[in-house]
Amino acid sequence: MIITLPDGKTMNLKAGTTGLDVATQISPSLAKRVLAYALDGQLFDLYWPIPKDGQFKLLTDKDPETLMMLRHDASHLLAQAIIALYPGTKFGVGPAIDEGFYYDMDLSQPISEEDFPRIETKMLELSKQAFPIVRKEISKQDALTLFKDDPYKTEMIQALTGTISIYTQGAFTDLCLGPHFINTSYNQNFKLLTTAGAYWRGDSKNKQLTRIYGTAFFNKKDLDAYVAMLEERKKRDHRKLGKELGLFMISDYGPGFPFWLNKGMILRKTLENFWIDVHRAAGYQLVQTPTMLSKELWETSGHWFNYRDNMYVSEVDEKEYAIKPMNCPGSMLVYKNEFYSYKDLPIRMGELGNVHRHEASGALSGLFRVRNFTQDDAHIYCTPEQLESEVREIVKLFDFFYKKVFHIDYDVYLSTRPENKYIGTLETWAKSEKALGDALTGMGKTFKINPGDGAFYGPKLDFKLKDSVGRTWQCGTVQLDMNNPERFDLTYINEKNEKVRPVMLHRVVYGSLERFIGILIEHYAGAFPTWLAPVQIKILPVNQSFHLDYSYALKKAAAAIGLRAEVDASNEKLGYRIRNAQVEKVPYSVVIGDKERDGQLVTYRPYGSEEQVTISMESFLQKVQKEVTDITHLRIE
RNA sequence: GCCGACGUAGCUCAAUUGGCAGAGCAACUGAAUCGUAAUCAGUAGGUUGUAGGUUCGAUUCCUAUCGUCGGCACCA
Repeated sequence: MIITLPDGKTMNLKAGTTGLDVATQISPSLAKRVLAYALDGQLFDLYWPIPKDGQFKLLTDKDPETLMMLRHDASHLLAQAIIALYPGTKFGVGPAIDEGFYYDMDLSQPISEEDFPRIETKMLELSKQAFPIVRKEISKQDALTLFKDDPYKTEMIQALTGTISIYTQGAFTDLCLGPHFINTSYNQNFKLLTTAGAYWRGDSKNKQLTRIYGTAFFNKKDLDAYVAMLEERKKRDHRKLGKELGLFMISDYGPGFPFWLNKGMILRKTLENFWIDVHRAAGYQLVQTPTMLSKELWETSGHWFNYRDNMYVSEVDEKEYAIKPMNCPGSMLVYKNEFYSYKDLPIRMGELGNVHRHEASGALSGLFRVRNFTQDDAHIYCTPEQLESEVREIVKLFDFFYKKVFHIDYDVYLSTRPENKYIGTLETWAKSEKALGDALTGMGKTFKINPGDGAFYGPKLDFKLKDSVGRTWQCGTVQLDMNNPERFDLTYINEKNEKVRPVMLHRVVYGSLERFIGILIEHYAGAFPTWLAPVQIKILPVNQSFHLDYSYALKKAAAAIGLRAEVDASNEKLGYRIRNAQVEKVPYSVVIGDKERDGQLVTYRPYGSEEQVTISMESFLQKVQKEVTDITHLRIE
């Protein structure tokens, strides 16, 4: 394949061609940054810093790097359009991100999303002019002169050493490492999405810049598919569905304090009861600790000093109390209520613990971020030798819930010791991190590392669930705690009759019931599997007088085996009631007419289907019951 | 908390330049008794989030406040 290099020379490139090959054929300065890029069978060239090993990779539009590069180009294109439309604007940073790109800027005049069409038109116009994107390396001094009017770029340059690369396209020049395509023409399928405020350098002490989010793809089809997915996410929004399906509400009298409505309560209690059954079977004891405890306890746990601003406090009889933001101090008081020998360990102590945290007003969001929620918490006290196997048991439990019950895939992250703020010795940290990692590897699981992201008191594993519309949610977490056993002086007696400290683990599966239900609503788009559906069977008598008795008999028979059925005998046509049952996303709509009444039959129609099946009442009820118990009777093997 | 947008009937949304606050669905009443996604007619429903201000007149303009949404920061 022949490519044209930026200096006008051509070069034949074959699969397997390396950067070194390129370097030997062209001028060394240029060779540092040449790469062939194949798109739809056509070859384009672009700049790319030579990797250390000298190996170049021939990229195609299927490679994620290429899409990121296109989006990075798109952010420059946005900046180029902005500088043309709003001269005097100063620029922060503008990277490509997972689903698109953004650019942070200090705009010379305020803009809103209403200005997007105008900006997009300008971007397209600039794109079509195919401005060459030219890389140049300049000295720090020259860079400071070049960007002297832009305080943000100046600040970034001051932190750099050595030569500095800049990219120019038309009237816009950016401080940038690259890489980029050779000209602006590749960006024809982009869309600006939203504006937002973002602190300069991500620090809330700094000024807030205007961030414009957008996305870009190689073709219109992909862009349209992405926009369609955004629509789908909006349709699945748990706040919208929660209202429509009558699951929960949030009142202005209590921002962040969800109210559970009858149907939401059925869903929630179903999840809780299942959780309790599975945990009891897995050797957990269950406790419930008080919502409010005295200030001294929170001083002992350290919350009073570290977390005070987020706690709800109260004074009673001149004594200060705090509402629990976490369950662990309560759990440890329960542990201390008894005297343990090594033979008693591990103690697995579960609690569906309702906690209150005063989250910042701007952080609240539906059920995803609330101020009052229930953690499906458990604390495990074990010997150091038991640590790894206990972690493995927990991961087994997570697998059971996520994969077997909810069919949701996940990624695991191991968060390691923070750089500066940590307690304990390096040796203990290394051992603990290894135990967590080994437990995963021992189960054939891969994980990514989040360096320095552990809590000050210990490393942790985070489980991020991937929902059906491509978003990820952190739910499960296993945290090793090297702090609290010390603070609360937890002990057990070991084989040598010595008083020693147990290892303590915190873990949650659902994370918070509230958030998990929010995730489930969106994951299932409100159409819950039968075992979770608040109403499982909607019974529709064709005639509201002749068929009522049999309809109620069916409801009674369903209730007798624990199924949730409702009769819709409202004075409406069947089609109307069928529609309502579908809108309510009830798993089974059952029509009862003469045929069914006379033959002790039911004609059912599963949710989302137009299929009609007529079977005996008995086999229908058995079928639905089996569907429910197939899940609710599941236990970890 | 910060930046920006928004707040009208139970729900979804209209209301021209500042000039009588409206529709669909839901609810209620009546008729129709109907076999798989909306039967017809009627009735009722509002201190336009709240509190001030400007104005002859405010859903509309201004200020404050509460809340919601998109982000940011936060999530020990």
